[in-house]
Amino acid sequence: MGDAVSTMDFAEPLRGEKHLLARSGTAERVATILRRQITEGVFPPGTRLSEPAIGAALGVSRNTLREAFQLLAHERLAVHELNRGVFVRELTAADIRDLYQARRMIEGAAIRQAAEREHVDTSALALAVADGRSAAEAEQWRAVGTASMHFHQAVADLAGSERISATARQVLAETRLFFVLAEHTRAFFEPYIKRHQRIVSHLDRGRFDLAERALEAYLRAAEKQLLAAYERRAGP
Amino acid sequence: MGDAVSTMDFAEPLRGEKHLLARSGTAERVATILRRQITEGVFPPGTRLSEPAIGAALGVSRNTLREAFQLLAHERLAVHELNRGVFVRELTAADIRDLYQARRMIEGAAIRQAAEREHVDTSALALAVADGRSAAEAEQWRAVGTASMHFHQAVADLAGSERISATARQVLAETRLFFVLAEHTRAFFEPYIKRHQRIVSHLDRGRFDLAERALEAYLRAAEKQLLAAYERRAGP
DNA sequence: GCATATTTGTCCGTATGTATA
DNA sequence: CTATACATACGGACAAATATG
Repeated sequence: MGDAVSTMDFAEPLRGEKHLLARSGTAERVATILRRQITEGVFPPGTRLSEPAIGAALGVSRNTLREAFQLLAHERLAVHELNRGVFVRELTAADIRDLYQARRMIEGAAIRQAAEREHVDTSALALAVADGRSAAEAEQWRAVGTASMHFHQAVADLAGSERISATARQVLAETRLFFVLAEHTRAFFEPYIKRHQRIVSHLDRGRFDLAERALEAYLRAAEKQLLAAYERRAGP
Repeated sequence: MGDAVSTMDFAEPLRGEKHLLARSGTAERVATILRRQITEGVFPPGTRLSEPAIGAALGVSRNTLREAFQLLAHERLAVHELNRGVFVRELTAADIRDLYQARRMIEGAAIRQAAEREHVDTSALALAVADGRSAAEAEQWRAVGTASMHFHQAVADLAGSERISATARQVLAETRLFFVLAEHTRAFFEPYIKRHQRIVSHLDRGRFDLAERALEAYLRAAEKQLLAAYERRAGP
């Protein structure tokens, strides 16, 4: 299991850190690497993230590594068990339901909040949709998933609240844990892109009620599909 | 600045104690102490939490201390500036507005969620109200504030979502930063207790619409009052 | 069930880079 | 500009907890 670690690649451009959480450079960089390994399924759920092994593979000290682990634990991508170590989060069906309920509440509330303003900027939404579409053309399914995350982040951002955006970021990061379950096929992703477009179009026409309803239906469908995939994998 | 640290009191020994239920490590215990110092105003906003000073005062190493700082930073009670250190969060009027908007969205959504269930358990709410009332009798204003936090946490818990509860916990912890601004008088707290009661009574009667409206009005009033106190303190 | 090896939790010393008086 | 203080990061150490044979 150590060889998975050794294939890590350090030259990773860190994504745009907009939020004020200026973290210590190395720990954050290590966390970014591990985050990716986790969401790509290199470290499957339940895997222990060993301090000696990963520390050696990445060439960082245990102190720094532990800081990185703490970041992942806060994002709920990992769980910390005292005197036992840090493990990649294991997901349950209840987690899926809870996650999607939280998303319906947050994103729904964001749209309702947006409805109370006169002008709403949907450019971030449109950008995410465009990204998703071109990624689908290129059959880059992982990029499609990322674009979808950006779409939902943009929805939450409509609330205009830094804290709601931060919460959404947290919940969406957790959603990435389920990407391993997703079938990476056109048939799987195509419907979602269409639903994205429809929501944006509702918003552009000022029909926030329709947008909210479409979003809720969308999230319920996604939850159902993910639960099915989960049952299929985990077995009865 | 340093003398504030020296006044810390060690109600519980940090080391050498083997609690069976001590699920948390030293870092968490340190964070608990600092959290209290911050919310009680011992460390005013903007204060730098110096690693050497606090580490020496509490008798923990910098490694452990840094982990504790990270916890506080994640709770937004402190901010971490790269290569500069950790500071007690400084609040702006915009922060107050953002915080209360987030609370309106989250707690409002929680009530709406509760409305979709047939039976809603309001015992936690009632308990918090009772606690607040008896604390007010005893003129323990800080305890009144704590009871109020419990009340709002219980409201968020109505959503029945672990993640929404966690988000609320985070936001409410941040709200404690404003406790320093509150006038610790009966006139200040009494109206809130009455509002709490009214919300519970709406919920018990199944009038979720009224409860949600009352909650929103409550939060807007609190925001307004806090903004006024902030302006008074910070000056123009 | 026990002895051993591994791993975590915590502390210390130190070198380097960064910010500030 | 220099000096100082501090944060960042590393490596080593040891006890306690856990896992292994």
